[in-house]
Amino acid sequence: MTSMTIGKIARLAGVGIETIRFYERTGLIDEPPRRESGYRQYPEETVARLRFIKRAKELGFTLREIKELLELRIDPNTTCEDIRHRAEAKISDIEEKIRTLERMKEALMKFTLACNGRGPISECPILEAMEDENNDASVDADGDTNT
Amino acid sequence: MTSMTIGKIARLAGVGIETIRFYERTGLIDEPPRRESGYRQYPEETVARLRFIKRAKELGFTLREIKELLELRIDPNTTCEDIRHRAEAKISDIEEKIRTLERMKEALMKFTLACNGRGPISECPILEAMEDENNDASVDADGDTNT
DNA sequence: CTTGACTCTGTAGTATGGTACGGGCCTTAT
DNA sequence: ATAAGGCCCGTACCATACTACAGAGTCAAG
Repeated sequence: MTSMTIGKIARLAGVGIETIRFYERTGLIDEPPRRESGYRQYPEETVARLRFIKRAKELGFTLREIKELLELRIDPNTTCEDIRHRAEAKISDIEEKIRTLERMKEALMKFTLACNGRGPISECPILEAMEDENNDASVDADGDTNT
Repeated sequence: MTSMTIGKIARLAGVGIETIRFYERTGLIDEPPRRESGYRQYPEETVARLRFIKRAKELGFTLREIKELLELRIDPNTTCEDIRHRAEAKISDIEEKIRTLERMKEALMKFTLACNGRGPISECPILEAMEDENNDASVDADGDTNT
């Protein structure tokens, strides 16, 4: 069986060495066996696991959620449906973020259209809109966007 | 002229006391004069400024960007156009984020549709898609979404 | 056998936007 | 006058996902 150093799996998976050690600390990947010298010796599967993490991150899952997915995956009682639920919940998360961003964009566009780009800032409708306490720039539906 | 304690302007502006001190530390609001006792004494305008910050945040500006807006606002050379450029740039930011989220959503939906919700996880198309190095879950156009 | 690349540990720092806490004065109302 | 609440400062902490660095040991090629 092949086993690789941390640098090698980092290269193969396309992540940094420090990232792998970080994932180990946070329990996303198992502690690998060590050589006598203390060097980590990774089995090939670790590369797949790192790639899984990377892909899940690209799909919008947080490391915490990815950890849960990985735990679900080894639990024999997990069904395909459980996984689908996670995916659907994440789709809802994403949709909510999109809606919030759309509301921000609409508000900004409204202000921007009102601004002809000329004149002093004392009359800038964009600044006025932000200063004015009585306009509906209230966009944060539930206070979670990106921050 | 009226002047208020930190607790009062916090209530009026709808932010926390600690937040105001944090904004002071980071230069978003000026250091106010103090009483003999050391108590901060805020002029009324500070409430408007805090509300401006709040609203700009809701529109998707970061504190750094808000600081820039506030600096632009006091610069006599700033034109309405400068402000409009900021707003337009922010609209572009937001659009980019939306696009990235849409791509994530599409990918997740594709996987989810392929999953009938039955069967063991060993055959779950969602997990398979994430494990497989050769599918196009590559969603991160430029690596900045929400993280 | 040497040298350069690699790996080890532990700690600290990055960015973002705050929040919390402790110990000690200050203010204000009763 | 006294008690409750407000405010002071400095520091540390929250989540998120890493990244950097120092100082020391290890490995492999030439």
